[in-house]
Amino acid sequence: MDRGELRREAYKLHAQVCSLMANPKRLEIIDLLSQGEKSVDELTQAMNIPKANVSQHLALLRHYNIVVTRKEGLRVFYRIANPKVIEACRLMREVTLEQLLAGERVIKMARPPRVRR
Amino acid sequence: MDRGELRREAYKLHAQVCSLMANPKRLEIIDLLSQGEKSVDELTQAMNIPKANVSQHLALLRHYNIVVTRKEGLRVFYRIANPKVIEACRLMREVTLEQLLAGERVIKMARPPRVRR
DNA sequence: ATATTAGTTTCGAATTCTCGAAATTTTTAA
DNA sequence: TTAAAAATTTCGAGAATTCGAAACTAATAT
Repeated sequence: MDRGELRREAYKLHAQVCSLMANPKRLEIIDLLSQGEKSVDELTQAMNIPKANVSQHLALLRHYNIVVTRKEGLRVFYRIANPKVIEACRLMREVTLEQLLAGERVIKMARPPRVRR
Repeated sequence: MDRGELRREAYKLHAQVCSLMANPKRLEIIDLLSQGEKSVDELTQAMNIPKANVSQHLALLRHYNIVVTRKEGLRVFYRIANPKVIEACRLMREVTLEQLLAGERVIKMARPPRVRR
């Protein structure tokens, strides 16, 4: 494997990890867990989607060690394993908000109506 | 539109912006541009892929204001518009490297679980 | 043992993403 | 005007992702 190959493989893995953030529900899970550990049920209730779907997303996050679990009786509690992910999500949220402002959609909505008198 | 709807829309947009990082070639572009502005040709040569493909990725990044352009004769120079993206990429690369170092299941980690095919 | 609760896994249809190929635009030079 | 170089756009086939539905496992209680 030459140097270019290795570099390409590294970017591929990097992209795979980044793709964990590229989904609204996983972002919501990361957000919820950044406030502290939660069971699958708690996440499911907060998100209002099928538990199986929550579990699917958690399996993905678990596989990349973004989250870790703690079992207590019937319940499984999840928490964020690496706070850098939270920070990266926060940065990207800021970028997103700035993107909205650049599109000036928000400004238009935020401007109060002009009242004639 | 109730509160939950708005929140969901916000996560959707957030995910769209994050998905810009979820591709090896775009990560490479971001990396190259983080070292300073470059023309499409320079990027193409550095990446060793078809120029049309580079241009397609750049169009996406442009659309979300992640990069901006400067035209000079025949050439178009691109640069990163928001340094927060660079920082987010750097954090995620660290997360990726920590993954590699953490487990000796490196080979398995290179392939995600079969959630679907 | 049976039931119940919490969570996971599998399957597959629908959707979305990627990238090669070809056509097109834009600018400069001959 | 024609040509060439740089970059972009469009189209579509193949690949990857998402998520509902259903089946499944694991722990606990009756």
